[in-house]
Amino acid sequence: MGNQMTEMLKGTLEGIVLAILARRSAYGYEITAWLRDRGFSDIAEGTVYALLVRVEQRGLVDVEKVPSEKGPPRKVYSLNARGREQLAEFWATWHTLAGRIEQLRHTDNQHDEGA
Amino acid sequence: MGNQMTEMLKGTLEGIVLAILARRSAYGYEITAWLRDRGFSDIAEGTVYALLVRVEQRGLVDVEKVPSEKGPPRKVYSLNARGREQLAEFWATWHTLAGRIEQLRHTDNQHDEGA
DNA sequence: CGCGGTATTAAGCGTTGCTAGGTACCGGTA
DNA sequence: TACCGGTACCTAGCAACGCTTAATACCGCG
Repeated sequence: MGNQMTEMLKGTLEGIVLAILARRSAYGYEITAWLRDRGFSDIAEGTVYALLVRVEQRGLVDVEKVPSEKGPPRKVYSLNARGREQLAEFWATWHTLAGRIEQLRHTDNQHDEGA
Repeated sequence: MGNQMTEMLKGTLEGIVLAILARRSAYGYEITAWLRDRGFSDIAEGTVYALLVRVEQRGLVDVEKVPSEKGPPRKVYSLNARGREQLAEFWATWHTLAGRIEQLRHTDNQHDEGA
């Protein structure tokens, strides 16, 4: 992934993970794999784990330790009420930004009224 | 602006400014004012100037000092060839990310094939 | 003369994603 | 038994970005 995408993920990756958790609970390793499958090819594992720690500390998710048959126990995260609020805010912010940026793309040269 | 927007601007603000410069050359103070008019209400002035310094150092813009009748001389920035390339890359990255995120919004529960 | 608008710059901070490395559990194989 | 690879998680240190705050400088107006 170019560093352009890296920078753009700042501020959106959290929303992405929250959106994933909104559909079903999941653990870090699973989320990373899922992300890779979905085209976010080079998101580092460490990044996902660090993010999960952050959202847990902010109280956006609930955590449950579940034993695994194939390795160490999994930390299964599920979105709680606070997390759902945060996710809603994320979508609002995202659509605001996306709207403004698309405007920027389509507007041609009529931006003189602001200068 | 909430810090959600602040984080989301990381990686996109540069593209936004480049897109503005693609339409016409401008100086920092002007760009800031223009941004405010467009709804990016709370983008700090310092942020824009710092960003302009960065894109100048990376050779994406040409600079010309133009005397002002109302204050100190203006540094007028204009997008050059490298800058236009970078802008194209920005749009590509943006649309890739936006596409994936919109998918995330619309997909319902059929993400089992990846797990 | 001071104030406010114009215009730019710089230092220091917090947040974020990445790199790189380590820990731990388990089954299969030599 | 010993080792390796897949599963699963964590941490320290780094770089990039936007924000805060403050300073500098030019100008016209009261």
